[in-house]
Amino acid sequence: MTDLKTKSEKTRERLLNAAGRIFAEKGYQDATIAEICEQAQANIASVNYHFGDKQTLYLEAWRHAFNHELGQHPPDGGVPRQAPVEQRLAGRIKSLIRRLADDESYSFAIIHKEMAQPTRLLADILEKEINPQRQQMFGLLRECLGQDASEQQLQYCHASIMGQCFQLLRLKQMQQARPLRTLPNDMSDIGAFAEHVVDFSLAGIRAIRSQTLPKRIQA
Amino acid sequence: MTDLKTKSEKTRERLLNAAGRIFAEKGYQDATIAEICEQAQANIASVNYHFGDKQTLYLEAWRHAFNHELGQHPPDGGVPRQAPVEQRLAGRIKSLIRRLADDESYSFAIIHKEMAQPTRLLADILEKEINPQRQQMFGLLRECLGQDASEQQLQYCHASIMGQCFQLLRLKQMQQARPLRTLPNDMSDIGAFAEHVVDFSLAGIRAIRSQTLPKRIQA
DNA sequence: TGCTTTGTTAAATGCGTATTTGAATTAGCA
DNA sequence: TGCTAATTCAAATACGCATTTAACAAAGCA
Repeated sequence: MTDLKTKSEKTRERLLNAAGRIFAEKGYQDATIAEICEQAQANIASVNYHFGDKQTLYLEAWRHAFNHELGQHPPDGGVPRQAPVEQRLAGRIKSLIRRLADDESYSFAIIHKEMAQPTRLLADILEKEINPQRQQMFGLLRECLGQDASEQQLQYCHASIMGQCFQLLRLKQMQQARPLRTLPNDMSDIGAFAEHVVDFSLAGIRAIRSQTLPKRIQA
Repeated sequence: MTDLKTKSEKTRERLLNAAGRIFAEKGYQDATIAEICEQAQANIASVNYHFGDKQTLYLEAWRHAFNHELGQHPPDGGVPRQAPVEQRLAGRIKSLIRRLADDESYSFAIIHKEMAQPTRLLADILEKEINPQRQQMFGLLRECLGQDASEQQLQYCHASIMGQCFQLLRLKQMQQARPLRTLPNDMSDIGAFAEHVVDFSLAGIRAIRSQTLPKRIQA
């Protein structure tokens, strides 16, 4: 250390940040090393020097973004553990949506791209990092749906919620791709949309729950 | 005509079909002309001869797929116009999901890719073709939500429904990308999932509706 | 039958981009 | 200060892939 290390860290870090932004914006294939280096104010060979190749940069950039964002957006949305389940689920949904809407949060935007066009490069790391959060969500859902809910109902409800959340990314992307046409999808008020998704989803969950409960109650 | 024409149509059509499949599977960028021609059993120069370039092939392939699928999946899901609104909305949702789940239906898979990574090539044609269906969906939603629903509530509900539908594509893609790991998202029973989305969404819509109605009723 | 148009083919060509190279520069340290 | 290792840089190199070319084949038509 330290000047040498910090200096080298600087370029490396600038590359990671630029890579996160560009990969999130364009996906793995469409992002070029040249553009990343340009934005990072680094020479084109620096990627090879610091990361070896584009694939590794992709991986490292995702990890870097993901870890960095963990501090910004606590997954529980700040709702205390003692709160009622639905409230905790609501907190989770809102936190997720805020993160998806955050232009500085690259990791989920990259996941979004990765889901649409899997490079398989992130498969392992992604599953390892995302699964815990997923399991927590499943836990909350299980509580909300009641003991009689089937595994399938659980997965379907999870899909319903995540689908709504990711829809935000789709609309964001479409909006910036299309200059000024019809279809004025207004997603500027993220808070309002988050509230909507919570209301919509909780109503959906209660409906599914009440479909399965009666069998037990009526017995 | 006729032998010459049919012969030429054959190659052209094989190219369109193969292109639809490959573009749906890999997206514009990742799909290669070589692979498309290989699957179409056509020479690599045939794309240039019949379509001029890759972009035009992309466009024509989408149009071809979209028109071809219109016959397979009637947008109203076969529900008569006289049926109650919620039933018609349910029919629409189910029809859309069946189409998204259909491995032979390429147009929506391509849209899905296009939404995640816009090439802007389809922007015009897509809007022209999709907007009518979108407007119909909006009409049904307006009826379901009641007169007092705001434009924003309408858009949000639409986003909720479409998000859930497209989630199916994401899960399908992830599944075929990941060999055999955890996260056993079972989307094999499409009918069951469609029913779920309908139940979930109608409950959500009713909840949103009852949020806005009381103001009028209580007055 | 010859002539023209339409389609097909294998082999270039050209371009964009990831990767490599080797020299030049800078930092750490004696 | 001089020496070594780490880092940066401009310029090659390599390679995949869209596009082009020009020869070839088949089909329609006289």
